[in-house]
Amino acid sequence: MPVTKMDGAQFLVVFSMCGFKEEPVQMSKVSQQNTTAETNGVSVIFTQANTSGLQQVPQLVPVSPGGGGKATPPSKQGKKNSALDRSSDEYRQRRERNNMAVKKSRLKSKQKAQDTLQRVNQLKEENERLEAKIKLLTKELSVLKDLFLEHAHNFTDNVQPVGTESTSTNPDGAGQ
Amino acid sequence: MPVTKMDGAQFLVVFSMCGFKEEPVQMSKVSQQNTTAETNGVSVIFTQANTSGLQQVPQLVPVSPGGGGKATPPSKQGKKNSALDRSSDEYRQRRERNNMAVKKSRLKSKQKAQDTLQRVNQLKEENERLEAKIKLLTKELSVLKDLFLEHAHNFTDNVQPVGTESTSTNPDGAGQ
DNA sequence: TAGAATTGCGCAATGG
DNA sequence: GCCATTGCGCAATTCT
Repeated sequence: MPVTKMDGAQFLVVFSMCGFKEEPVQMSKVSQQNTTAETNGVSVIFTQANTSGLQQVPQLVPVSPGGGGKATPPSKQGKKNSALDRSSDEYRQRRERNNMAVKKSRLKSKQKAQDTLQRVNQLKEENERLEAKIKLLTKELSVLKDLFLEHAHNFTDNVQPVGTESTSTNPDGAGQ
Repeated sequence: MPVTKMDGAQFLVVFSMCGFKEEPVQMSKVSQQNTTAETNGVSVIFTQANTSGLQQVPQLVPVSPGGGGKATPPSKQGKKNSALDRSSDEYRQRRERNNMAVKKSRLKSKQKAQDTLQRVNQLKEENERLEAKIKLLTKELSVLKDLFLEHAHNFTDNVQPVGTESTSTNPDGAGQ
């Protein structure tokens, strides 16, 4: 399935397959303006917020639900905070890397699930093969046993009554 | 795959495999708004923003970009819009229901994956059982055959005229 | 402590 | 219209 988008919307998708690390070459720039729409959205929001008269308040966002004490801690703009500042490059890069990792991880997960399904099929086939072999061996064994019974006297009496031919019936259920 | 798009949307997909230096074609425009994530991001932002104390005006979210015919079409607050109005009850209820469905679906999915893994184990055990049985049957057969060979003369020398029989030695190529 | 990998979660598009 | 799926990004956690 495809994806979808919206009317008139322009979409840009960047798949960076290889380098997970540095790759995002200059994503900074990209994201700067867009890339992930979120940034976009964010910027929009920010803009609006500012427009509302709010200054840089939106900087640190209290992401955590319950009441994360993390966000909006003291009030320093140290390196630490830059990581929480949604408008910072560091934040953006961090998100970008995580998004890649997430994609990678999910892909891996799907692959594994698929492999497992395949494994099931392999095992099923193997099972059928084994069952067939068992069937064959069982039959073979049965024939041999019958043969034995048929000529049992040859072994016990050392042969003679040749003409008798006892019952060839298979008295015992050699089969399992 | 990945992305998608919709009506009239313009889509740009850039695959940066490793050494490609694609240029962010006018990302500026691209990101107008959109894509899932973006929209997502936007909404999230709104929420969080609010949390931050910012009073946003989340009303109608500019989901579709400039030309979006769907969102923010004319300017009526008909039922149609209520669905897009992130602050509307209908929207909220819809989201709520979907979130439930998503959870349910994911749970189901996980359950299935787990069942598959279990299936693999069952099959493995079954396989071992079968292999063991084959081993046993094979051995049994081997013993019987040896026994036959050991007394082969009984069949060939001592016994014979018996109807037709003797020939039945070696029933078949024990092979599989 | 940093960064990658996972995981739970919500949103939106789409399938049925 | 509704529920089920699916891709996606965010953030919290866990793993390295």
